Amino acid sequence: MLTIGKLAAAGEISPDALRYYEAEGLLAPTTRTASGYRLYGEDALRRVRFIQHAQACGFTLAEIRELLQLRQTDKACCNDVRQRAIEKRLQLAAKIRSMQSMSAALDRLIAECADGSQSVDDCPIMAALEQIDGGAEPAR
Amino acid sequence: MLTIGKLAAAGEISPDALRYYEAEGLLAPTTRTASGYRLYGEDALRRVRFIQHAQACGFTLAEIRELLQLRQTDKACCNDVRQRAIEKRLQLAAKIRSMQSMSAALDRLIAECADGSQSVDDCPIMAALEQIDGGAEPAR
DNA sequence: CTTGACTCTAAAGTCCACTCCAGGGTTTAC
DNA sequence: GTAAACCCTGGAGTGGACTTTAGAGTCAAG
Repeated sequence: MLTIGKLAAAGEISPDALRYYEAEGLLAPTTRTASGYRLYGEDALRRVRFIQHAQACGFTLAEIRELLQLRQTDKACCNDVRQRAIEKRLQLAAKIRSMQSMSAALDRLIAECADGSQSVDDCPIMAALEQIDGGAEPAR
Repeated sequence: MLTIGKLAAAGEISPDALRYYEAEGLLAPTTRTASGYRLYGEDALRRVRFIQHAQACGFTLAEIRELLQLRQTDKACCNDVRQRAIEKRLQLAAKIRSMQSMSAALDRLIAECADGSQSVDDCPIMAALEQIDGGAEPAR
């Protein structure tokens, strides 16, 4: 059994974050000592890694909690998990496109101002940012 | 001279947002009526568009305030603006890469589970998320 | 036996860009 | 003249994932 500090060290996370996960319903200690210290079993580390990897895939903690709850649901099958992964991939694609169009807009601004020795008042970048047609599509 | 409501309508933004910009030092009304109503000049609309376009390029309001302050600084030249644009493009590129690796991680998980009829306990996605090597690099 | 490292709780703070609210005053249209 | 539509201020709320703080109890080593 691991105390919160040991689990935190093993998972490279702060004890505070672990307590936060508990409050969010993602990871409860197996038991407590008589004095109230949290004690975690071996699977806690696997759970911590699960959370970290899912976060690295773009899932929020609320979504991760849902993924974990699928395990409790008898009728849920792997397809439910797969569907959530596919949806998240779509969300990521949309965000990536949005940021790519921001980057492309910056590309155009930077190119417009290849020689940057003018004063800020004459800067083509500043001017372009005031134009109606300049810039990227709004981010969502 | 425009009241806050007129400017808001022209800029397709809420009056609350305009008051927020004022509090953040991005856009002050030209003057006020005797009763305290904000009155904006014509350049206010150009300023609103500047803010919106810069946001669409990924700049935060704090960064936009800095861009605007460059105009007040005598010694600042267009290169300063250009440098900020280049730096922002770098930041965007980093975020895009991070999200692309998230998406690629999801690709692998989804492929691993082409047939999703198993129970969640045997789901290859759930299993992979618990492995040390699974997942993408952490987002920053 | 004491010092220092660890743990506990509950609540508040952080960042960002707003939105929403209450409780007023003002202006415009009919 | 009155109702609707507008405007004002200050402050609280939102979401997300924590961190920080304060005050207090607990445990291991020397």
